[in-house]
Amino acid sequence: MAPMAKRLTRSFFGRSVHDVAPELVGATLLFNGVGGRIVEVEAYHQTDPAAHSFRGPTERNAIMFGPPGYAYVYRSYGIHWCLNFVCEPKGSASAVLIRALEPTQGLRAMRRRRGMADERLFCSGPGRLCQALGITHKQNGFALDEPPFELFARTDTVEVVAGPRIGLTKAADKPWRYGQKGSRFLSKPFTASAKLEV
DNA sequence: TGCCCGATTAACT
DNA sequence: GTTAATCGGGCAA
Repeated sequence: MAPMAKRLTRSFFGRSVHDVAPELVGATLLFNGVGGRIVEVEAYHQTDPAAHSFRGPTERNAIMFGPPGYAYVYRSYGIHWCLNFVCEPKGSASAVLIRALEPTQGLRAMRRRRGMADERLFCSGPGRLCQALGITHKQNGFALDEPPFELFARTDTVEVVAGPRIGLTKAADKPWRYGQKGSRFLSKPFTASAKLEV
């Protein structure tokens, strides 16, 4: 993490999920001091058939219908945990799925939790990064601008690439997956994709 | 109530 | 390439 990085607050998240998602690439996410640089995210809007909020509120997705700047954590395939940042004004029920980090802080803790030595496999996937950081359903509804979470804006220029989201059957054609071009820590590589200049 | 599928991962063949 | 692990939601009956 670069020094003098600006902390991300509520107002950062209270905008269109399609604006917030690409801006999160290059930001730093820490949980209890463990984490790294966000290199891959996906955007989910309430009007998107692939979003958990598409069919309305349930017990699981209730946090998505609340105010922006909070963590929505859900169980995936009955096994893993996945971390999202709630965006847009309250009730819009839109969120950004955090899919991969480049580990920078707390490598020892991540190695222990993941049970493997290869740093590229610590946080390269939504389930993997939650395991590495120790995030579970207990963090559902936590504020992102308060401990144990810390979020810092990127301080450098990043080449962001966009492509189809991973593992979907609905709205699989929408290019709402964003990643840092050339990163070794992506959950999957991007093919020749549109490049956004940021 | 029962059945199928899913914003996944690791360990197989 | 395939498959098991395992649970909440959606929908049919």
